[in-house]
Amino acid sequence: MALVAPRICCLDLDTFFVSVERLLDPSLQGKPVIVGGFDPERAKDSKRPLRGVVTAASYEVRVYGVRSGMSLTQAQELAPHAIYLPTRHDVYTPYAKQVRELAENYTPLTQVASIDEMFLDFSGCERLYHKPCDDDADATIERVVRQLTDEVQSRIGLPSSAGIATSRSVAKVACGLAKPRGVLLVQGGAERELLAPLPVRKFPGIGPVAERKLNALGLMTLGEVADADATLLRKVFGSTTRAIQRGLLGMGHHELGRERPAFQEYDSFGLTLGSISHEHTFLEDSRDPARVEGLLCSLCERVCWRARGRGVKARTVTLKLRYTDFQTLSRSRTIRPSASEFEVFPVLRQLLQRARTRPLPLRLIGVALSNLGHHDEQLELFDELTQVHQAVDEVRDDHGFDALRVALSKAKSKKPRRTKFARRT
DNA sequence: TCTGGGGTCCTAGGACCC
DNA sequence: TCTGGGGTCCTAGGACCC
Repeated sequence: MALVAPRICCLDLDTFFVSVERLLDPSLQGKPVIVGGFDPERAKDSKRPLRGVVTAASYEVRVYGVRSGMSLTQAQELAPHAIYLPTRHDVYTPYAKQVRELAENYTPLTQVASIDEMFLDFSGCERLYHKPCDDDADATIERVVRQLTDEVQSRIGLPSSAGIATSRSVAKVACGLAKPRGVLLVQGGAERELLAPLPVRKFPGIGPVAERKLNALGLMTLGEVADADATLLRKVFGSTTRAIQRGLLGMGHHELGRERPAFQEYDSFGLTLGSISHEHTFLEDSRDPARVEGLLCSLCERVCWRARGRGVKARTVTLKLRYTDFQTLSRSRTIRPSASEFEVFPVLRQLLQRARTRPLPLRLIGVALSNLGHHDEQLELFDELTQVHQAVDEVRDDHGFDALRVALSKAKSKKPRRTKFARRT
């Protein structure tokens, strides 16, 4: 059987959030920097430990064992001297967009996987890029990908790494091995050898739960999983066993978009049409109904505002609760398509009543809109509710979400008689 | 060392319809 | 009236990713 050529490239920005912060403040260069999800202003007043986690850690701070996903409390114990910065998604997004646009000049077949990661398919591009200096077609692709990462650095100022392989999964693993600022090409047929010594967790799709189960079966490395009996593995992976094992042998699908079902639709801002959600963990667990309802209201307004900004309405509303003992539950309901807090909030209140069966304090509240669809604004131009939303959204689009708070907590009917607004000072 | 926030996808049972 | 099977929607929960 002829070997498949490695033409799938995974491009990942190294410590992306930290790199952007350094672009904006060069004095952070070479220093231990941690970007984490917390509000320094609120944290200052709290005597409790911080509740956020590390979103991005510079290589200077990884030396001390700090990793992304780790709690900030733990990070502070390991690296008290590090510089802690809050996560600023809106600041990073334009940089991610620049990288995407640059990468799209290289091949028309690209897929965005996350804010700092994308896949490129170079199938059929070998002759287009070939130069006499290249030993073979693989060398051509490797050289072109190096040129891409160099260009991301020189034009945008961001360090990146890339992995090239015959499938998405292996390209992603290779990219991880290439970091920082590296490019690694895995030749067709060499996949198994590359993966075999790695811990099981390194393969995309194997998370903490599968890792625990595999380790309990005595399987510690990807090589051991590749060799394991499929009947045994079915206890861990169920129906995806065959796909995982084939992937480990380098026999995964050799085109983009096949290893995972089709990607969600992306709008012009690179956002998916799938769902919109917001959740918040209290600085201190609370059972105060006024606080709980106040947060629920604010989360509801946020998701509805974002849905209107995208011109979509939701058919499914979901409430998520996490109790102080970490028990997490969700309650959802199908509604007439809506992006109005005046319609969504009463539903959320009912869901809250239904879900709040334990007297324990709450740790987290979340709100999600899903089953999203585009709606026809023309039909609603003169609708009273639409006009209210337009007025509110105009202020918020100019001055940010927090510029206005809508007094919603008394909203019980679908269309309130009177709407009160309070402008924040 | 108690565990964020924004997502996607998958599974599974029950309701309902044909 | 009884029985069965397939398809689809709704709801809840969970794994995984960055």
